[in-house]
Amino acid sequence: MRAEDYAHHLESCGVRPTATRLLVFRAMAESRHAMSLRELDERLDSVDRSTIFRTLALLADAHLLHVIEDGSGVALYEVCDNPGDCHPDDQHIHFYCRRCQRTYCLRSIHVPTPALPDGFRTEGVNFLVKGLCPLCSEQP
Amino acid sequence: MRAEDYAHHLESCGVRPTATRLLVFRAMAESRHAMSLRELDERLDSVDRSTIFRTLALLADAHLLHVIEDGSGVALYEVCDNPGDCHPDDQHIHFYCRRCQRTYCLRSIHVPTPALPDGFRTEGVNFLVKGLCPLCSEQP
DNA sequence: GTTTATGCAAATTCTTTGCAATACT
DNA sequence: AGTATTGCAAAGAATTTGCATAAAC
Repeated sequence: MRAEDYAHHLESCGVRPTATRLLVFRAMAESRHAMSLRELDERLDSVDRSTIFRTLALLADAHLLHVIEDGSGVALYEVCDNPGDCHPDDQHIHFYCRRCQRTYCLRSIHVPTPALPDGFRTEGVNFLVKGLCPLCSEQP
Repeated sequence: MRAEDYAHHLESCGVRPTATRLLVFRAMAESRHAMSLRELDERLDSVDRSTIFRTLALLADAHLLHVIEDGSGVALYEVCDNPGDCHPDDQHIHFYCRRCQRTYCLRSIHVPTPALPDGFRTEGVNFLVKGLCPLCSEQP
């Protein structure tokens, strides 16, 4: 995606594309993995952490990002593949390795959509598998 | 389950059944929903919060409890239906209502077990669905 | 000029640990 | 005695908010 396209992308979801927001969203979009607030803050020297925090909340509300939890207690953020239309089916599973504490995006495995009892309305899903990753399960 | 049975239950998983641990486990077992550390602490006046914290970690390690995350940032604990043998298939889905911020245990819906790429070893799963619960989706 | 965003600093909340005292074997 | 457990207090880490300044419209 080209630089100016990011601006249109945000606008199409009702978010004003300020310079700061474009920086944040671009960093997210160009990252190949889900990022925490801390990680994003370390990468973006020019933006304050609280601003990044508020920006992430805003982008998540606008369905441009979704939030995942890897079991370590910190929230991770990731750009939606289908922004504004974030079906459970479009989301993939995440794997958290308890040894190296890395979170893997298993993009090839989609989250199944369970049928819920009457009255429950699904807006998002978070499917996390925990265990040992290939690298760590080799080691003793 | 009768009182003395709790003791045997802990022992069978290699946990010494102290008075404190029985109090904690019993409170968990008798609760109909998953509880946070804070909630447990408020209910158990006689036990210090740090002790509860360590006890929960111990019980979780012994596969007597499992930890779930509801997206609110705090960990919830819940007794395993099949202690010591907590297969993904045995676990159910949780539903977090963004309006009333309650976490529902949907015990009737089991977590599907996805086939992971080679090398990944599954030890646990956490499948959370977010949205609006029946009570909150009625209100405007 | 009014509204919206941002930076800075600090408050809040939850988790986690050190250490001394207690209980258990 | 010696190990394991608990309470108290405090440290650590992450999230969240208040408010003044700066930017956008």
